[in-house]
Amino acid sequence: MVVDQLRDADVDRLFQALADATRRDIVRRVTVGEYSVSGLAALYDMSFAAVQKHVAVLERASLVTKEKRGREQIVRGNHEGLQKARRLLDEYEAIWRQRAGRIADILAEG
Amino acid sequence: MVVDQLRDADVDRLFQALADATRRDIVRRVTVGEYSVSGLAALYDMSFAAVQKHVAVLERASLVTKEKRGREQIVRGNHEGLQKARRLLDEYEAIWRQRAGRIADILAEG
DNA sequence: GTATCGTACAACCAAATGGTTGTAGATCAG
DNA sequence: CTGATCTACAACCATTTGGTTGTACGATAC
Repeated sequence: MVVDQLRDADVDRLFQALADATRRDIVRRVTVGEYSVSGLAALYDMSFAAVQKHVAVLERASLVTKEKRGREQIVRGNHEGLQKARRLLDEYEAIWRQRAGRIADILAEG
Repeated sequence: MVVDQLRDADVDRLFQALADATRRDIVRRVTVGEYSVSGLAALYDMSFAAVQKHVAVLERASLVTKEKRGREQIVRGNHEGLQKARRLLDEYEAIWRQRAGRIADILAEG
């Protein structure tokens, strides 16, 4: 079986991006306020380049946007990625509810 | 900054587990019905051992459970992991809503 | 009892990941 | 103009990941 292809790669990138504590922290911070990449880098015990890579991963996953302002690159939260992830998990939750419904039906008719 | 540690590793595992199309497909299937590991393996174009590893990753993330029945290992969906992931993303959504609230306040007072 | 089935697990491999340092180009401050 | 700052990106490295094959062992079928 080949699962879906095009869409799957996006979803992979999305959850992959969320699977790192530093990246999740970045997402929270830039949702509340604006940060430059170096402003973010100052917060963590790792190199600027490492943080830069994390931001790039988040950007490709649509969890964050970057906008050039002078020599700085301003990072902001991107609601799109988060909404997509939530919708995905909602679909899974719906499968659970269907299952619960079927079980209830069986109990009712039995 | 060190983000949180103990809890973070769990969350990492959870989203990491979701960041693979085959594993997401397994989650959907075993939520609807029961499958043995070899029953699952028959569905995908990869070795039994590969599927076995995917199931192990999902089990460690609390997205599925395994139960021995005779010589088979029955895999079922585990709601716990999904709920945890959804709650996590709900927290992020809450940050967006707080932000929207602050912006509305500023507009109202201005 | 013996062959088969389902599973576990080790060893191995290529590719991806998360980090580093170093270099170079814009932009800003003085 | 010059120097400092912010960013981009390449090269490199160790570890993890996702896959493979092979071996071993308990449970089942005949």
